[in-house]
Amino acid sequence: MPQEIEPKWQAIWAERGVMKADDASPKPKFYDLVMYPYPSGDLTVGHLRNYVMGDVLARMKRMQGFEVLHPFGWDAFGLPAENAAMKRGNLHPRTWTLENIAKGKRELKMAGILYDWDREVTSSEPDYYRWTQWLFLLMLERGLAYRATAPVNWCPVDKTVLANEQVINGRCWRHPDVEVEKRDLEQWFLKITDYADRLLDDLSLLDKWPHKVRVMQTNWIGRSTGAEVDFPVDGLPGEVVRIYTTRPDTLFGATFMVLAPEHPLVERVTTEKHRARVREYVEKARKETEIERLSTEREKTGVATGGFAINPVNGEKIPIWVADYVLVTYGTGAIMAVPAHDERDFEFATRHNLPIREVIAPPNGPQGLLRQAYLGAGALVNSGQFDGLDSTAAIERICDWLEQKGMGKRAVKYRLRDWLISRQRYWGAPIPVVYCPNHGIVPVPREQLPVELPAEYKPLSEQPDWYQTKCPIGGEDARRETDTMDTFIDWSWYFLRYASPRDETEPFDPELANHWMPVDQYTGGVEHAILHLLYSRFFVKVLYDAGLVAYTEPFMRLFNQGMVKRFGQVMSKSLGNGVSIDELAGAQGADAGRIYEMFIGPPEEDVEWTEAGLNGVVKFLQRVWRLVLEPDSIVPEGVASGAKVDATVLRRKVAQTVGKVTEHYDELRFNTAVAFLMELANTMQDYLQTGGNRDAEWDATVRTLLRLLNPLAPHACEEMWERLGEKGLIADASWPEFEAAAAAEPKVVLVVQVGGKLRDRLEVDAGLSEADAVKAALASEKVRAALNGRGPSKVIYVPDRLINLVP
RNA sequence: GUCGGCGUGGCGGAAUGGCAGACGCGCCAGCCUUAGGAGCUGGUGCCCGAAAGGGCGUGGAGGUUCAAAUCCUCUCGCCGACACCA
Repeated sequence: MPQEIEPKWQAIWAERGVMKADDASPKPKFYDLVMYPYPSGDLTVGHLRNYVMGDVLARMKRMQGFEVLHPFGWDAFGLPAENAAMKRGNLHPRTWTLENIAKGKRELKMAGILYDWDREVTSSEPDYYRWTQWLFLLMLERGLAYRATAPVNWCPVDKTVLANEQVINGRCWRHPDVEVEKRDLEQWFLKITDYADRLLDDLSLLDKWPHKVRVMQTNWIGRSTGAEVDFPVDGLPGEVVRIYTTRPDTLFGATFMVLAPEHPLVERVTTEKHRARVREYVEKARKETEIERLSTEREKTGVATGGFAINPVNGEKIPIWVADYVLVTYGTGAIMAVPAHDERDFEFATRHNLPIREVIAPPNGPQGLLRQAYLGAGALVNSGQFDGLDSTAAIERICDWLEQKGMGKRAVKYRLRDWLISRQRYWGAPIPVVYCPNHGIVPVPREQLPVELPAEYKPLSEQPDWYQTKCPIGGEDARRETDTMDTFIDWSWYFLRYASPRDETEPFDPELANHWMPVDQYTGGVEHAILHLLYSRFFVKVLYDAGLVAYTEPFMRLFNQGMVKRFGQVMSKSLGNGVSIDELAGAQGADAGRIYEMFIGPPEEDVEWTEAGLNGVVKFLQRVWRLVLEPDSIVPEGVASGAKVDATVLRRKVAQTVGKVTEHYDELRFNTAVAFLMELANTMQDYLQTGGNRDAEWDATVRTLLRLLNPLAPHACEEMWERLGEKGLIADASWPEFEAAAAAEPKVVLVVQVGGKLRDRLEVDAGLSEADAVKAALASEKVRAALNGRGPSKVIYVPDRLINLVP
């Protein structure tokens, strides 16, 4: 009857404040964080999976004597609220958001997940975004927030700009079928690139993060080393085309140059004869979408400018081209093309009949005519005084030489771009600055925060009553910034706010934040591998530099759970394949659902939700119920059968299970933890069925099983605990101690191999010496037969596991 | 294309150099039952065999090792990220 007992215990936990975190507790702290969700209002058992993981860990850690911080909140700004408001006419995004939050909260409670709700944060409420704005001002003060005009990504559906991280294959991250457009707009950026090296280097501190996420961040930052080299423009004294290359060793192989269509020098280097064609090409390139331009499938187009540059290493005159395969946003927006040793340049040269000169010889000597670009290392050829040098050494020598002559210098480049944070939306935190005709960009003074959103839902730029203001410095008429911030700014510090969620004087209390932080376990979807996780790392480093936090990385251990699918698709209400928490709680119960979510498969893998699987878990819970409360129903009337389990065997199994389950919960290997609990229940059943006594030791065993199972099935365990006559809550009970001595097996099965093939299994005393093991093995008929008279010439003995006799 | 991950019974999966298939689902046989979508017992990788027993087996091919699902090389398939970053 989960429908009766589950609400009962949920009420009791809430009333007793079971998961309240005490800032002043002397216990060691454990910060257990799950990514705060967008309150979309369609919570299914699929969304529940990572919250159950967090809850299991929180409940165990509490029982183990940790002061656990297990908070929850809402990423409440964002477009779905605006879309819902637009669709439903007079509905305000805030109303919609708060309704969904209430719904979500109810369902989480229904699933038995315990949070310290006193610390709940909602990013769209003024008492939160006031501090989001405060942190923006901090960035501004520290020179990390700036306005710039740049070609930015524009989503025509959401009618707002997007950060690079929010553009996926040239399409909007929220609309996989909508291509982003490029628009030249003046926008706010955060200088995350100033932190590129630290963001990269500190990844090495995150050894408890998934390898995959670290690789993705490394690639996203995309650090490369090389050189910037100036190529003087022929006939324009003083004018140079500066290029960036990672292969200074191939400088002598440059046979032409390429400028990006948007490169500022295009007009200058173009000759009259070529001007019309170049202009036409540049126009066309501008109009093309990112997807068209970035497609590697497409043949490389480009036009000659008629201008020439001088290769500084050999004085050679080489033509300057314009082509859209060179990006204005990376490096210097211009390249030297070395077709012999770069695939893209090779393709372009072949297509446009440009010369190809080999300057790096593969190990077996120069190839002469190249059929494809040679990208590897080798000896330099056709490279003047550098001939014969190995390419690796040549990079250094040529860089030295360039620096000496003042023609170039070593340089480091990143793929990472500054973070564009302006959004042309209503439902976000307003950027707290004022534009004054006399004082320019004026930050809103901190004591005037929050800059609250106007009550009416309408674009801010259409609300003069709101944006018309006075300059905070001179008092003259001024205009507020009407853009709001990317919601990933809200995301970048919410985990700090949980430390002092009602603080009215600062975003977070540094002392409390230093007490609880860093997060010990962070659980959430892999979709944030770059976005949120990179931005938050950046924020924390800035806060560290500002002396506000004492650590440089926010999340010590990260786990990405897999998604729950049904009928092969990710569960969702809109697809109609979702199982709601109400349905689950009303049928098999939240406890069964919780265990099933953990048992269904490896936590990091996507899994398929099936009724049959859920039923298996229901049976397990019922079996535990009977073992604990109705043991008579398990003892058969007739003869005892099954494996004989005596008190000693059971005692050992209990001790082993305590060790295994604790370890596997800690490592988030919940599927195997459940399997161990099932094994223990099976052994307990065998014990009863083969004549085991229900003595004091049995009573202790039952209580151990319940405590181990409690994090997974807390309602049922509380109920059984109470019915056993225990006074306090099992949630407050202590975690069973692992006793290694009790878990040790006195007898072990020793596998006997002959020449690596299994020939016999012997039950022997644990800790047998090698000599005795050999003796025992040779006493076996089967082993002697396999040896067939050939005495073992070699013995490999792995104590308590295996002996291998090699003939 | 580059990088990363994965590939094990009818199914979900377990085992990280040492007994392949824990645990669960499903299935088969039996018991119990007025009934069973309940409970209990036994069985269940494949092949040969009445059995005892034997052989084969972790996508495929090779290798290292006394010993490989696990490590290495190549290859096929699937998934994910990035995708003209010079």
